[in-house]
Amino acid sequence: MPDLKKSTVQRQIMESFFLGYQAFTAKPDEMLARRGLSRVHHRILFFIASYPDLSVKELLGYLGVSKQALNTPLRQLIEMHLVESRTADDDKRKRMLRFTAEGAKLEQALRREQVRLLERAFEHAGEDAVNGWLAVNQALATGMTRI
Amino acid sequence: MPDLKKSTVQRQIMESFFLGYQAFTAKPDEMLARRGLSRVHHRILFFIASYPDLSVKELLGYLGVSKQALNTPLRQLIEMHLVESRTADDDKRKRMLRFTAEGAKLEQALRREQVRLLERAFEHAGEDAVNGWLAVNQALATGMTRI
DNA sequence: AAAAATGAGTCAAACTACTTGACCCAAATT
DNA sequence: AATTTGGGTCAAGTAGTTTGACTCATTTTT
Repeated sequence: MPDLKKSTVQRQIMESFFLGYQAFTAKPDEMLARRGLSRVHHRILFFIASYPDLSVKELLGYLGVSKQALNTPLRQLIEMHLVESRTADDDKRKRMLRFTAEGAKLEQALRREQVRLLERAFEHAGEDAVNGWLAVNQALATGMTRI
Repeated sequence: MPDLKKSTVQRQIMESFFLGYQAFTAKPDEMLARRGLSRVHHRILFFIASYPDLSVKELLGYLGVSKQALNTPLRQLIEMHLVESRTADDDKRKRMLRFTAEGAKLEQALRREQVRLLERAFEHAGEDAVNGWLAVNQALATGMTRI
């Protein structure tokens, strides 16, 4: 266990977190760039994968951007036949977003590359390390909801 | 150890990595914003802290941006008396970048907040988890330099 | 000593991505 | 019937980035 009191140690830890996260997004970024897409498109694909048939408003909530900012990249995904927008049955104002077959394939390909990278790192670090890595990320992500 | 074959598990892991990293930068982003600064400025401060008296060219190498993109934020930091630019003794074309007292204080304050967050998460997850987290980040960051 | 290369900096044009504000339309809610 | 909501668009403004061209001082090469 490194000494968290030392500023050089602190910086090293922060740096490897940064570089690790950067490595994690590098491959998808490259694959998306080849199609003229970017980080935003990936995020859209991620949420559609996580919550199929989510509405535009829900998607906006997850992304935390203005609807004008979402407009262009989402329209591109629809025009490229990667995402489909269907009117909801219960409320005809809503549009449900889901993948086309091709869109699902792209999302899988992006995820596969990220998983591949994780697997390699996991294998290298060992099972216990993996569980620790997950636990700390979880703790950081949730803010450990203070009591 | 979660089953990395399941796509929902994969997405959850990716999500907590993303959210964890976001939480990690949220507090500094907020502190910087209060001074009219942003992520780029933080990265500049980080590298000056890691490599005191580094040259502009070296900084550009670390940041991976054009010198025109660096120009504005770096000038701002200098004008705000957070960073000092001194002519190098050995080569008078070079500018050595270092903190002013105030700049060092800001960098410390930003780092302190990030360390505080990490400490809380580390404490929550336990020592073994911390070592695992570090090991996996390290592996991801280095790409485990294939032999 | 002259010529070439380098480090730092600037100006300009183009592009991308984002914001807020003002609308429109159709459908749902009150 | 009036208001609100979900989705979409247009417009103007801002921020941040890029490439290209150029200056200046200094160092390196020839």
